[in-house]
Amino acid sequence: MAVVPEPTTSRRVTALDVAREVGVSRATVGFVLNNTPGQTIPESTRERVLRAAERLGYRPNSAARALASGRSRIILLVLPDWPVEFRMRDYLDEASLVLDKAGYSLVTYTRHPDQAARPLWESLNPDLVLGTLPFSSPDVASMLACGVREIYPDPDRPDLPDVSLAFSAGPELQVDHLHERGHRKLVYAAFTETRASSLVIARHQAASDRARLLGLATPDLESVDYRDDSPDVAVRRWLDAGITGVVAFNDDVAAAIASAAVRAGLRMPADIAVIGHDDSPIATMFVPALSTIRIDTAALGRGFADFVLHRVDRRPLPAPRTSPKPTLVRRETS
Amino acid sequence: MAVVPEPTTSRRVTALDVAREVGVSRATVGFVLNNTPGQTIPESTRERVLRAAERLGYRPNSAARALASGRSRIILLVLPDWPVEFRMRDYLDEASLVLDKAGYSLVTYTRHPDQAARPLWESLNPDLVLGTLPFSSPDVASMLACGVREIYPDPDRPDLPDVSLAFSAGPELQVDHLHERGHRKLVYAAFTETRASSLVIARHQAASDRARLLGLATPDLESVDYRDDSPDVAVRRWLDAGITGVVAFNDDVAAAIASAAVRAGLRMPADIAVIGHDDSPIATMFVPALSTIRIDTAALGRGFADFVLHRVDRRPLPAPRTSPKPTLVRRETS
DNA sequence: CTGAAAGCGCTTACAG
DNA sequence: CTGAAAGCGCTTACAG
Repeated sequence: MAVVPEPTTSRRVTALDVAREVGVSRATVGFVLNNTPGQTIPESTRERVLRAAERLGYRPNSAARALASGRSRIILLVLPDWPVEFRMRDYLDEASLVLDKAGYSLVTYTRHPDQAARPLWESLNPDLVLGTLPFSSPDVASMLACGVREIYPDPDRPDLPDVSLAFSAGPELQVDHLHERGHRKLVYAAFTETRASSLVIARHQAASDRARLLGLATPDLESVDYRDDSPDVAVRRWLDAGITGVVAFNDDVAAAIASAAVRAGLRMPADIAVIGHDDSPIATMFVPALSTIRIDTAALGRGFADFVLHRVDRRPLPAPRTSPKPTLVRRETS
Repeated sequence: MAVVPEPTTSRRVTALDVAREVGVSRATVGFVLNNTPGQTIPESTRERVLRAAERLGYRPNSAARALASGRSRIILLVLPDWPVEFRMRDYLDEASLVLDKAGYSLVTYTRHPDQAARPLWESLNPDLVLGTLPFSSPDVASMLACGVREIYPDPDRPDLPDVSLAFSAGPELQVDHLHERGHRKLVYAAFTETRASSLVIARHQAASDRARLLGLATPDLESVDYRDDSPDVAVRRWLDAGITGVVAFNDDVAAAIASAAVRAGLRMPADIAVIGHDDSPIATMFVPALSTIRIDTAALGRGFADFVLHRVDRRPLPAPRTSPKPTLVRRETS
């Protein structure tokens, strides 16, 4: 267990303290602690430095390190304004872990809705800023002025791979399942507030491609708002149009649709089938329980971290990884 | 709109650049940009500095500032591992805004479940770390070693006010409402994973105090897990014990209970009444729609920010603020 | 009213 | 193999 060093003098332990303790120079301490390549430190010295640092409870001052090296080793992920995926937590946990091993810290951040507060990249000096949507040009200018050297998505390099949760296997599985259950006319449903998000667009696209492959009509992207009667209106309209299968962007959307179906006295899946995405708590709590897709968020998080390390450390991207396979969780609405 | 300065040389603009542009010293630039008290800068100089900084797109290097001043102006809020309140977003948005005006940035952070990654306070050097639960002593030691000067909750100062979302008016309103509807035996329900959290304990306490005041028996704190049949078991047991009113920690818990009630063929509120807390989306989507409590999270967020500024800047705490009043949203389960 | 200068704690060529 | 030294871009007493 860590012992608080010298509780009387609250001065922080610096590399100089460690150097003096061991009897080497400040630079040598830095070399062993940072594993600086190209330096050949005798094993005994290395050992003594490591032990002294441990004993004194030395923690490098990250501000000093950032100032001297020009790199903060902070990765900033800007999250969208709307409620984020239920599974995002696992995803970020896993990504943090991989990045941490490489010496980077992942900070997530949701901007104030009316952008009133200064953006976090001004006070954090991150090496890389990632967003789920392209940044506005004032934002990009602000990042550049703050010394951010890597921005993603990069307006100048639209070719970069997408590393969000927008992988296509989930939507494909949703469509496959409804098709298999005999549904021929489908619709893709999202919430109004998120319908323009890249994630919704990407998933709808994947579902559409799959439908076409199966010889079905392209499912329209329709948006509803759970706070008004738009789900009820939509369900009625869909039934009139002969649509019997609803591919929902996530479980919350599925719940809003299923909710309207219950209120309309419809039976699921006999009258209408609904399938969500993410396997979040609401899917099991809802009555009837919602069919959904479970995805391997941890694997996706690792993929995200690999991408980040590629950008900041020029590490090679791991071989075209086989996307983790999502699994169908069939419950009562399909 | 910001103009990216000198796109050819990617060197960042520094205070020295601004000083040279205006023809003053580097120190003067700092004085006007920081509004340093005790310095009397002629209005004309001030104007010129401000304009030059704007024109050149100057952003102070936060690492250099932190190193020189010994303060990072970063506030780190450590969030619990379990899914956080739906309303937390508004709360944090508002708090960020207030803190930003005072020159501080709020960073939120959820630790990796198995604490495998280095904690974020090591790379951020925050001035203040706040948690929703007391920190372990290794954590506290680590923060101290990293130069964190303020920690909350503070093991040495247990007298400090609670600034979390644990204010008592919500639970009181829940109890009042069920009492008014004729329920005499109540239970307090939470999810198993969060039952030990300070927020659950505080809200249960508030509900208990209120029940006692009304002459009711103290509601037990019972925990359920939506992933198994524990809600079904609990509901049956409660009915056998003559309990007809369920005070749920939040709307998710309320949904899990209501879900079990529907499966058991019970009618709400005739057989059993359930009231949630937070007015989250699930409360309106669930069938039947859940009664709940709506709280003024923005006001709470401001209170949080005031508390933070009291700690880091020694600002006086605003007068004992009258807690914002929560409102009852009665729907179909009570 | 303003500037010269020391110092924050690191990293990183560069010399030995 | 190791150390002396410059420098990162600020803040902050201190002198004028």
